[in-house]
Amino acid sequence: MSTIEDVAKLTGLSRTTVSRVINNHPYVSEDKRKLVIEAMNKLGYVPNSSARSLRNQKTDVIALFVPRITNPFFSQLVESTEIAAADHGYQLIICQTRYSPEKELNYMNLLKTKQVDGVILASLQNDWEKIEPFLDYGPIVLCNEFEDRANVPTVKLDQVYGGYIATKHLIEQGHTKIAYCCGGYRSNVAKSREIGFRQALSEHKLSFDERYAFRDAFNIADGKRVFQKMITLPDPPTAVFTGSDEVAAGILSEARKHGYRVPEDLAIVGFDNQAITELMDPMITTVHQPVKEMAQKAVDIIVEKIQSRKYRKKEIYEFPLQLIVRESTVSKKLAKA
Amino acid sequence: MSTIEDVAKLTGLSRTTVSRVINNHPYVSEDKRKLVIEAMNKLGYVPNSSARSLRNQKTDVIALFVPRITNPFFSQLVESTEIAAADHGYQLIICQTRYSPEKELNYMNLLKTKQVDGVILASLQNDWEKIEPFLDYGPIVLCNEFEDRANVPTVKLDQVYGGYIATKHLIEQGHTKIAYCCGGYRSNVAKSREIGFRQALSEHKLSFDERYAFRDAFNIADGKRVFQKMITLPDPPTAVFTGSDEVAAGILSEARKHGYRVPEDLAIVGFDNQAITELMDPMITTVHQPVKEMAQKAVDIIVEKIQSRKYRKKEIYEFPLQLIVRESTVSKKLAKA
DNA sequence: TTTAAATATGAAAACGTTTTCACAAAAATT
DNA sequence: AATTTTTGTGAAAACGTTTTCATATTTAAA
Repeated sequence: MSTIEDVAKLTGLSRTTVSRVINNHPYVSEDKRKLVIEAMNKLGYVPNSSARSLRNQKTDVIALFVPRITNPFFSQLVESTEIAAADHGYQLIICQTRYSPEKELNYMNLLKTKQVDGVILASLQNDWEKIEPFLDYGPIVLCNEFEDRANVPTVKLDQVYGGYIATKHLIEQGHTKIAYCCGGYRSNVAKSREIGFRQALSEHKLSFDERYAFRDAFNIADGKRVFQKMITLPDPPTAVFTGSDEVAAGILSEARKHGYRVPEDLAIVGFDNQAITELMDPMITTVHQPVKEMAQKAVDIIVEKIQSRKYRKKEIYEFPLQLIVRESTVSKKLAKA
Repeated sequence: MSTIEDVAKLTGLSRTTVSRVINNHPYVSEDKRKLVIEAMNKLGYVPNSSARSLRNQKTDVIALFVPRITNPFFSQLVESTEIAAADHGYQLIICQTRYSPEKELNYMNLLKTKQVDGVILASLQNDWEKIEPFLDYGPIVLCNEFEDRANVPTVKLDQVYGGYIATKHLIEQGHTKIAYCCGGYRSNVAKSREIGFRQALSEHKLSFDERYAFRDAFNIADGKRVFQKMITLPDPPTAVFTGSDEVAAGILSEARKHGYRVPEDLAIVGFDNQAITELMDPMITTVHQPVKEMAQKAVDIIVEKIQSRKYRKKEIYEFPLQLIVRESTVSKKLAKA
């Protein structure tokens, strides 16, 4: 466990010169530079991160907040963010809030204690007023999730449009009884999708039926549960818009089990364009989200904000969504015709 | 950005006493303690992590190495590890090696630079000789992946047994032409499964057919590709053992597309017991891996080793695997009978 | 009472860097 | 040849903690 002092001693030089070599500063003669590098190799010396962080007042670490990493959308986001961060020389710390405001707030202390240089929030469980004060300690960037009151850079997707095109597509297939099945009361992502959903309905003179609304569906099991509930309704829907491909897959598998034909008896549209949409039979119509691009942008921005130290400003970067039509909404005969 | 010095000044006490309050040391009078806590709240003071790490020679951060986080097996592992680490007061840094030895080696420097207190390797891309020297700088624990030459604690699953029971099950269904389809030449996990696979074969006087062996299948697309290849063989297999549920699902979906009946024309067994196995039609027979327990144990151990500083010792902790029989290997009629 | 032990506090050193400042030598400009 | 500029180097301060040591006071034991 050698220190810079050991290298200095071995070379007969000062800590300063060794430090200059490490950091590629100018004004070090070629022979001393070589001497130092040699000594560093010999000792297996490598600078101590904590000391560096303390002195430089930065850690080169970013925290990424997600609710759960096993949600495929978020694991994709984590993967892309990690790669983008590494490209910028940053390490990524993963914070799983598990939808708990307390956990989220607790993890925010990473910023306060200066363990990370910045935070990317891909999930927001607290009122913004609780998060805001942490801006005193470093930049916060919203990614995917968003919030009107937040005066910070935000990278998001056009969720209203996503809800709109998916619903419009269902309406165009002739459906009038369309269920809405998303997750998250708090999330503005879900809220926006509902706005788009409602917009498509009203544009076609259809009204939103609260009996068809399920707002607590996140995963496969939820999808299954929702299907069970749906079919007990007096006048069950013939189509369902969902907030994730997992929920869609859950509904689809349960529908199949009950002898429902998809899309003939029930049309289903997912969200996220995960691998599973192409595995299911029928393949699931979904909305593609450019996760990689979004993650990349979020990292670019937080890196920039860490450097510029000016991050109390709202800047919105929005990426488009795209409907991917597959078999779960269009009967095969029609599709081929 | 207040420091301990600010708190000291505000209270008229010394840094020492403030530090004692922060760290719950004895011998601080109750009134001073209250005074300090009050001042800390007033200033919004919170101790600086870097300074603490430097002084305490520990960071309370662990690194977890995985090839790719989007692989559901690994995202499950990451989730469980993160939770277990948090329970112990540790933060988790995610390192995606993307199957690259260089990236892996590069990430190992986190240990050398003391940015993390220990490393959990759930993936191993380098020869152990390359990793071994890093033991000078902190504990390394193998988790899931393993290596004979590694003199470190290892938490693993009985992969030989996993390969064995899955294959035996296929043989018991009457299959004699069984394909082997796993990923990773380097990985001992894959090698062990192949040993179990061969063992089951030879116990039933069947011989391993190299033409039926595919050793580069990791994901859904690979599964699809393998199916295509398989059916072009002169005497194609009637069953296939795979190294992951994604590969199995890929094969299954492609088989369906080609009009193959599963399991009648082709029986398929997966590995991991991911959610997808219950979504596919037919549902996929698979091998359950106790990921959570394994992750938990790995964290327990690394935390212990960080404290005890004695970690150059081989200790093997092995968890059992379990065959989950579903429809992709047993025809429905038979299953109900 | 005297002495020993327990309690309470602070000054200063230490953790391992980077940077500021000072200064000297060499090179370039007058 | 005198002066300025560029190049090369080191001592010491700074980053913000925790801990060691010293010391003073209070309490308990003799």
